[in-house]
Amino acid sequence: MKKILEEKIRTAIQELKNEEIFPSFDVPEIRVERPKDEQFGEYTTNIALVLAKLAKKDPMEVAEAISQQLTINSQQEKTFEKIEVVKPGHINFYLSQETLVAFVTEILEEGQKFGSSEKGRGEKVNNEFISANPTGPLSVGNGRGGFYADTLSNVLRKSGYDVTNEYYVNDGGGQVLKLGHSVLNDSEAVYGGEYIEQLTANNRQETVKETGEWAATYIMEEMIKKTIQEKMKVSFDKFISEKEDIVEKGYVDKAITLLKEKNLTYESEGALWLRTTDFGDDKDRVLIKKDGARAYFSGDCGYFLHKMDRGFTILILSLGADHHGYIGRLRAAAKALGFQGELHFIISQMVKVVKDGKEVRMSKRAGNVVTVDELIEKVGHDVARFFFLLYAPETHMNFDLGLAEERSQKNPVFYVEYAHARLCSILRKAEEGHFGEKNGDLNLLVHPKERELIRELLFFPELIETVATDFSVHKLPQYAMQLADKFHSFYNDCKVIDEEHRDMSMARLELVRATKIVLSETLNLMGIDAPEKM
RNA sequence: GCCUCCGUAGCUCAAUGGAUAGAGCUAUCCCGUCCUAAGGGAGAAAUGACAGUUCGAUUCUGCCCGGGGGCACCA
Repeated sequence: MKKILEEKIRTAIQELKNEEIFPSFDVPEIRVERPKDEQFGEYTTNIALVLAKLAKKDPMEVAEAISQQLTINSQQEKTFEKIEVVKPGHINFYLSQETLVAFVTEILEEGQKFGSSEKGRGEKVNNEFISANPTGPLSVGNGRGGFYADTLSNVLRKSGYDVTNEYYVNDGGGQVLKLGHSVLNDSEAVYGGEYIEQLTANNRQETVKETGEWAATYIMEEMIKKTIQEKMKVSFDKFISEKEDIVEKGYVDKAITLLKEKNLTYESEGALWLRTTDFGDDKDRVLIKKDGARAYFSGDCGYFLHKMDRGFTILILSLGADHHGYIGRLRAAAKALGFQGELHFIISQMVKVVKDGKEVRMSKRAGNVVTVDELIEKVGHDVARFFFLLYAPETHMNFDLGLAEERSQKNPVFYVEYAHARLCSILRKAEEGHFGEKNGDLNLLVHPKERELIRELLFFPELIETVATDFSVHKLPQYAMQLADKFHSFYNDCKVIDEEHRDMSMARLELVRATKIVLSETLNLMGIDAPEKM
């Protein structure tokens, strides 16, 4: 709808230009959006304000001209109830009953596919996230990034992208040795905590390296993967091992050779450097250390090559804010290696965990870390997920662990889930009362609350489009709350099942079905349960 | 010191340069013969400070103030 409108406006402006009402200039980007207040209709545009500036005319005059042209152009259709020009120069569109009702029909016909699109055209997306080192349990910070990225993948898939969820296991470097030392509890131990003690107790390896590798495997398989699959309910398509898939398969060597061939490296102080500054990084980076060992960064280069070899044209990387400084070198590496596609970073700011009025420092090294498991055990999967999805990644979250449990009963997720349970309950009742035998007449849906609910439903495809474009996953739970709100309000004012008014009941049941489709799909995308009963 | 993110209601957070800055929690008030009151409705409450750009700034720029996170031949 939004796109159709934008096209209509473009045409109208073009026609006005031809009639020389406007002087000749390039038509700027036309943006149709959802007004902040319902009284302003379903859609609004500020194009007249923008044009007025360029044409040096009164915005209201411009708005009127466009509005009239639009009215003339759409006389034959019944798309709009009215097109209105308001104050500074906003043009507001009010959809007709026919249009709204047509959307409900569309939802009912398309079912769970409503909102899907071919936007991505099957383009291959590699979404890499979490990728925490196999040296300890996942922290709440990993949880935040993980839920967010996982949900993004769901939305991208719905939008026609071919998405691979990937976890990069850093099992090839020095941290495995550090882990070994820690388990052996020698003078070079760095990691601590209960899990390390348990590993120490069960260790049968002898050398540091063997111990480290054994421990890393154990942590990855028994701790991290279980947390991801069972607790977080995130599914990865691939776990890429730095050691086995990148180093041992020769990708690091290949990357270094390629970079050397491109003349992007140099030797200095006994080390091999990559000129990342040529690609916007603030300093050059070491590929091979003076002791001859490859630097961690060279693994990243090999990994990029690996992703490129597999044909991904869109790479998404989720990082915690503590890795913010890596973006420069990663971008540089991708460019240096000749990656031509899109490279996106999602940086989630730290989650500050407060417990008993004091901040809990999140440090894996100290072992004093609030884990995802701990959090999910306390508040439940759905609450944890919803809570993390609700906020934009750049916000510095405050999470009060003490309040989390109390708060869980009042969490907005229950508000949304309850709406779904109510929808199901109505449908169950309808079956008992035999209301489902024929289709309801949607034209009966003229109550303001019905209209508001339909209005909310029709924004869903645009929401998906927006999220798939700018990765603003947090708009999903915001939308879910909004939709639940509209439904609860409708429920309160409009009795659905009413023996006295069977026609009305059947019409409203159609709306209930449509709402259920959209709400459950929204919850699905977020990975949150849509309960039939509560 | 340099880079980066954030300062919005009592609390946790929204708002591609536009209309009266929105929610949830908390506090106050109202709604129970009726499809689940885990609900609905009403009111109260906020853009850190100062300049600048603009017809218009929470949003862009600059400078302060306050807080988080980075600045390794560690991973």
